[in-house]
Amino acid sequence: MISSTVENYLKELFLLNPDGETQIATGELAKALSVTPGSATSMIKTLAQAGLVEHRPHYGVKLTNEGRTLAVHVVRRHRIVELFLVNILGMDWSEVHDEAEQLEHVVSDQVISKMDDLLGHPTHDPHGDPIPTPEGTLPVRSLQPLSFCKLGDTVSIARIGNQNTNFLKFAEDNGLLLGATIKVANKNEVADSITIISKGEEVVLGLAAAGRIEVEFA
Amino acid sequence: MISSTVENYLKELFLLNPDGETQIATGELAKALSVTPGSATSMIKTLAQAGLVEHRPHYGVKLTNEGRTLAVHVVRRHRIVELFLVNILGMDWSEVHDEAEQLEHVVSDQVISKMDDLLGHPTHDPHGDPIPTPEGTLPVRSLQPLSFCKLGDTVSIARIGNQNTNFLKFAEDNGLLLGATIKVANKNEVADSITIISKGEEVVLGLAAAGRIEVEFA
DNA sequence: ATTAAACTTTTGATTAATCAAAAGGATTGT
DNA sequence: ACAATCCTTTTGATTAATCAAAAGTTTAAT
Repeated sequence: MISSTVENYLKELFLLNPDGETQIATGELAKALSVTPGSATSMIKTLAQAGLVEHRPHYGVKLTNEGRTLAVHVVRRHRIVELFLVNILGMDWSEVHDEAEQLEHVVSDQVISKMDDLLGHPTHDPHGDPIPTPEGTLPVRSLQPLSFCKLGDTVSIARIGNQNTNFLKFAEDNGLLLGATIKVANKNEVADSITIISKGEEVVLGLAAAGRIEVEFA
Repeated sequence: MISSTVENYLKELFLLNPDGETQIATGELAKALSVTPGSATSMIKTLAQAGLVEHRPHYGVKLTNEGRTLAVHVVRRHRIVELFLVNILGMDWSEVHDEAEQLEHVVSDQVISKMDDLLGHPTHDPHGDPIPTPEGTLPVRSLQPLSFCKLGDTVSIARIGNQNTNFLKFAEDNGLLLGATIKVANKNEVADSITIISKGEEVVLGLAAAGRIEVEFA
């Protein structure tokens, strides 16, 4: 049996590097998982032994095809569960991440498939992240961070790349929801801020925060 | 954090002795959990340390009030999840037990509460087992095993006390569903069998199997 | 080219859960 | 009363995952 811990390492490697091209540093992985670098090293060795990652000591780690397949399935389970919690159980999108974090390791493929049916085979989760198919392929969109937009751009919100509860509450309170159309009213590189019009109201964001909101031209 | 393992020990102690009156033998608990007696002893010591059980060495073990409260909540989660899997996701009652066995340890109270709402605050799960309230009380019914019924008794099925998939499939195939009305057509203590009429058809059961089906007089 | 800084790996310990097998109580029959 | 039997408990080992801190590498700067 594959443990939750192993699933979390694989999933994190995938999220840090969805294209599977670059080597991920041990320290970066350790930080993402909130473990010490030494713990990450020893788990990486275990995963390499099992053929799930390729490890070049002192340089980094990368999923193998087998590891990537497992990781993508964990991500699929996570995102279907999130959407399910929001759309069927009526939970708030700001509170479903941690719940899904637990459930992703125990729900069976059968349950995921039933949830998928009930949800109508969605392609994206409540945060705008793509849901891998059962075969492991991911829909691709070309998005850009809101922070890259120029004054006057009118765009629609396609993804919120920050799972933090408070951030999501803030986004919700200010109408920054998936599909919402917004317009860039001001941008100040020096002050590190961007102002947008959302539902007729002005909202000011730091560029770091705006970088976690991804948009597409409407 | 309370581990799944601890939850399973507590739950099993509750299921073996719902009234909380008798001492459970280490060996009985070990068998129910499929662990060696030595493992059970050492966990029992841990639980006693934590104040969740009372342990009289060489005599047995019993839940404390605190342990019982935790156990009842695990049982509530298990049964709500089972009903949810059957009624909302459309799974077969014969396949939901193992799934619920996993989910009971990770679903939050909030999710359970949402499922409970969606299900309309049910009092019994798909096997006829009572669902504890959030406060930890259990509805009580007075049922008797089908094996105790006499020739000519007409009763309705209220509980199937056997979670085995094949047994449940058999029950389903023969119309032995919750609420079904059946009549005892024959009973033979020597041959250890009982014959009932279900949906006009005769069904023969061994008395051991009939003992796991509980009924109430209609 | 050498050294400092930054990172990674190794080492040694710890915790939870388990097992197999040895040792220790309790029960029952004669 | 005393084995024989049947449990239960103890002991010693193992596995997965982790941490803290020591040791080793790589990189980058002077």
